[in-house]
This record gives sequence, structure tokens and C-alpha cells, in this order.
Amino acid sequence: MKIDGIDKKIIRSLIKDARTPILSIARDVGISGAAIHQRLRKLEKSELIDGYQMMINPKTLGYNTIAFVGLFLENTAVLSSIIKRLKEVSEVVECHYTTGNFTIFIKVLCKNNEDLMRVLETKIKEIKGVVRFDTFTSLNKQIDRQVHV
Amino acid sequence: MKIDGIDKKIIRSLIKDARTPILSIARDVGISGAAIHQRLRKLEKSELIDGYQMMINPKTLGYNTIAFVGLFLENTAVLSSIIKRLKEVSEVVECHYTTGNFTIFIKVLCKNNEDLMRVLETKIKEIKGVVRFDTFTSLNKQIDRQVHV
DNA sequence: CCTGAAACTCCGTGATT
DNA sequence: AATCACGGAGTTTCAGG
Repeated sequence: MKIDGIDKKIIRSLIKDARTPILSIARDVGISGAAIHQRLRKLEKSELIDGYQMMINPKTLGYNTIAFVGLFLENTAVLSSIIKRLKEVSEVVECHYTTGNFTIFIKVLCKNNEDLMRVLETKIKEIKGVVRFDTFTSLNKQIDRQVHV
Repeated sequence: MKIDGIDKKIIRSLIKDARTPILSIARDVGISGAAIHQRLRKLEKSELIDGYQMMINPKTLGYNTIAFVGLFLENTAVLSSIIKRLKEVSEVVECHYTTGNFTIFIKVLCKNNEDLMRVLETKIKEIKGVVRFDTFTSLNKQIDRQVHV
């Protein structure tokens, strides 16, 4: 997949604000709206673009605690069924299968530390196959961005 | 901040696709476009909405490796200058100040394992104040979503 | 908090270079 | 791969219930 400077400008505009009108990008870039439209269609077809999302600020909903939790599993644990159970825990917003000390690594979003404890104790620890876990609580998110284009 | 069922429908539509026309949401919900527009303005003012982003699929650009890296710092390390240096490393897409074993926890996006090694050895290890780090490489992202609304 | 209507802007496509 | 032109659609604002 090769993208040129104009594509980069389109992408950067839309990463910053996905609702930027095509025509306004066109004016910025200096070519017609139809041309931008064509390029965008091509980018979407190439699967470089994985959709457009409204971003929610979790703090406004009272979610103030981010934690990363590494799970240690029993040797006999069935991975797919653990993933399935984790999907049912709405506080789990990311889940990775990893190398290193852990087997599964998750990112959890909770209201506060007590809520985090509750989620870990009543929802994560209860999952069959999970032996123990290590928790890293984020006090402050300093960087949050996408792949550099 | 209190949001009702209609707000939730608007938010869910736009999380799924930030470019969904207001009028199409209006038809779904069964009220006028102007009403949806008004609610959206209010949600934006409330800071519940943190913008709209085009989502890039890193794999299409050759970025196939996600790693979480916990950094151990010298006691004398100056946090703000380390953050500043990390911002200059484009592969670092998230950075948290954490409790637990580490001081700083980052998420890194690289082309492959060799690239990850290069970034860690030549860009992270070189930062003054960073003593050592633990790396967890994601083999597979199973869940990736936003706070539940 | 909603509606309908008006004015404005944008989108998507087809024909053309 | 860009342009223009055009009809259909979406956005935004406002007066009014």
C-alpha cells in the first residue's frame, strides 16, 4: 500500500477530526472535492482505514481508573473460553495474548480503585483457569495517539 | 452528566461510525434531525465527546507488532523530560505513569520483532534515567473497544 | 425538549480531459 | 488521476409549541 503526500494530508485531517467535510479538506489541499472523494474511497478499499469512531471521554462517565493487568493461567486453561468470559466483562477494553511473564494482558477501565478491586476480585479472579494476576494502575495518561502516518 | 436512552443511541451510532449522518440517526431514533443536532451539541459541550477519529489499521502500513513495555527509572530521573523524549519516539503510542513495579508503562507499535528491538535498544534505552525495562509482546489483540455506554 | 422550514453546504456520480 | 457540473442529501439555525 503506497500513499502519497495528498493521502497523508487527508488521513491526518480525518484522524484529527473524522467529521471534517471532504470539501474542506479539498480546499486545504488545493484539489477538487471529487478527487479527495476518489482517494478516500481507494483508501477505504485498501483497508488502511478501519472505520471512524466518536471518541468518548471516560472521565465524564466517572471512569477515572485505567489499569493494565497481566493474567497468569493454568497450563490446562482453555484460552478461547477465557477470552469469551473476558468479553463479557464490560470494564475490559483491551485484551492481548502475549509472550513474556503473562499469558494474557488486559486493559481495564473502572470508576475508581475500589471499583477496580471489585472487578478484579469478582469478575476476573472468578474466571476458571486464571491463577493470579499483576496489576499496574495508571495514574496519568501522558500519550495517546495512533500509528504515525 | 446524565444521558438518556436517545443520547445512548446517538453515541452508539457514532462510536460505530463517526460519519453516520445526523439525519440517518434521526430516522432510526424517530425524532427530527434538528433534535439530534441539539443533543449532539450538548454532548460535545459536556466534554463527554472527545472528538471523532478516523481509525488507521496499522497492519496495512506494515506495523504488525504491539508491545507493552514497563520502564524502570533511576530515582533521580526527571519524569517530565523522559515523557518529552518518549513523545519524540513515534512508535510510542501510549504512555502511562503507573504504580506497581514500574514507573512508566508504554505501548509501542513496530513493524516486526526486529524493529521493536531496534526501537527499544536505540530509542528507549538511550533515554537518560531509564535503567531497564520489561517487554510483553502481543501476539494477538482479541478485544479492543471503548468504555461501555 | 421537540418540530418544521429555510438557507446553506456537502456528497456522490457521471461525463470529460 | 484530476476537473466540472448537478441533483439528491445533510447540516445548521431559528421561530414557535
